[in-house]
Amino acid sequence: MRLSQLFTKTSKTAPADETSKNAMLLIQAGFVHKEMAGVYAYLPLGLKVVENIKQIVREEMASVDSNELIMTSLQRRETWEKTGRWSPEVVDIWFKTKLQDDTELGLAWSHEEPIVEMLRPFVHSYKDLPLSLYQFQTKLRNELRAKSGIMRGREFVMKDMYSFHASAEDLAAYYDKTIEAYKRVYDRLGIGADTYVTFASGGAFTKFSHEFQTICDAGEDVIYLHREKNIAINEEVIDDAIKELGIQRDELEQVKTAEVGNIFNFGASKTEEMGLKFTAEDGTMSQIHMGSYGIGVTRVMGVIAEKLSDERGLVWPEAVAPARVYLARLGTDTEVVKSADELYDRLTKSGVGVLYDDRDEVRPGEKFADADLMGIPYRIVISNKTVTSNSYEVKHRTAAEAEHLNQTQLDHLLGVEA
RNA sequence: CGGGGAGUGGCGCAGUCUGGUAGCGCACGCGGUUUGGGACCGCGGGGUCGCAGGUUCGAAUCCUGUCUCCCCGACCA
Repeated sequence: MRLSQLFTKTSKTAPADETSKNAMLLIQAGFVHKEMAGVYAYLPLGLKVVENIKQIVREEMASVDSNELIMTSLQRRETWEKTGRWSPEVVDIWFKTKLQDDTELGLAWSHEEPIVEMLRPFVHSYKDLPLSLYQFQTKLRNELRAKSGIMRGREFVMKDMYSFHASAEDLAAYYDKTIEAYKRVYDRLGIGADTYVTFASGGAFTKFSHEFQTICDAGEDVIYLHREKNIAINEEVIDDAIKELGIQRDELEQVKTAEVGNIFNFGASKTEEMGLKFTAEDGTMSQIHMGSYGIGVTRVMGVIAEKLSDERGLVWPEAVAPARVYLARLGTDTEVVKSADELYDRLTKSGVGVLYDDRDEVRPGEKFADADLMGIPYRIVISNKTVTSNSYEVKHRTAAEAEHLNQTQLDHLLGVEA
């Protein structure tokens, strides 16, 4: 991507009406645009980050044999009435609307009920189970108060996965497998070391559900942590959990966290309410066991922005950065332009994402400042100096000094095949 | 929904108390000098002060209502 073609601009100043770090940086760097409180548009650079996160999640969901689909944002009232969750007393974050003939509709805040309904024509036999499906969907929730930038919006992207099983044992095994897949997701996103599988309030079937909580000052949750035993407990279930686990409260450290994922064992309660059953091997009608697994994609993006940024701006891990390389061309001398254009083409063809700062009118200092603000992992400078010395000036976003590499060394650094 | 703060060119702000029809920096356009950590000089375009009423000869400024944004709280399947 050439910066001369990018319509967004960075700003010298952070927006005055934002106080959360993720919103300030993402807006200042031109990654997102706030449409209204809790509602953000994802601009080209921001969308790259979202897509990179989604790709990692996709790969890990594939590792637990889940298939991707996409359900609808408009939902039927009747579907939700089956479990009583159409009622505003039960679910207070509904956005609702009407067709022109006055038929009431709901705007998707979750797809738990609709997916059970959707499976009715497909799941009849034990041979159809187990089954796991997931999607990336924009969830719409009429929150009383949006806050913390993109970390708590009224409109946000969520990966939601649902699994269906012939037995509680099979669901339990899959649930455990999913926990491992989720851990790999957060590791790959660069926040694994600070992310804990946390006991949280359960449901109809199990004593606890599990949340994935990442240590983050901008988070809304408080958990109690035992680092050596790797135990984490949401404060909302602290008393029960201590009893259950046989540990003392004073062994635990209290930390502020953001919930980046949640997995939930419904048992057979949801499918029973919805009337979805299957015929077992012995010919009897049996209950389907269901699990629900979420990852807040855009919230994770906010958490990464919060945790990994510094005084100069964003600092993306390579796996999610909008590009791996920020190629800064200094000046417009023919040889410099030629060298920079060639490197851009070569890296791009090798599959290295490059943000090419080919702007003629922008001075060096501004290019460096933008590279830092945007948080691109590697900055490569092409100038008269580098053309003369036949080298590339390379600096990692987190490094203090640049180093000069020849082409072989650069290719090695970026993993480019010669 | 309760409490607090704030709405003035694209962005950041001053002006409001002590009414006299709008100013600064950045950004933008043109010309010139510059060119390795957000350059400099000159010229120029762009807002009627969130919105609606009211008071007044006259309102960004005073009064009333209303909308929006941020923060704290409540809420969070």
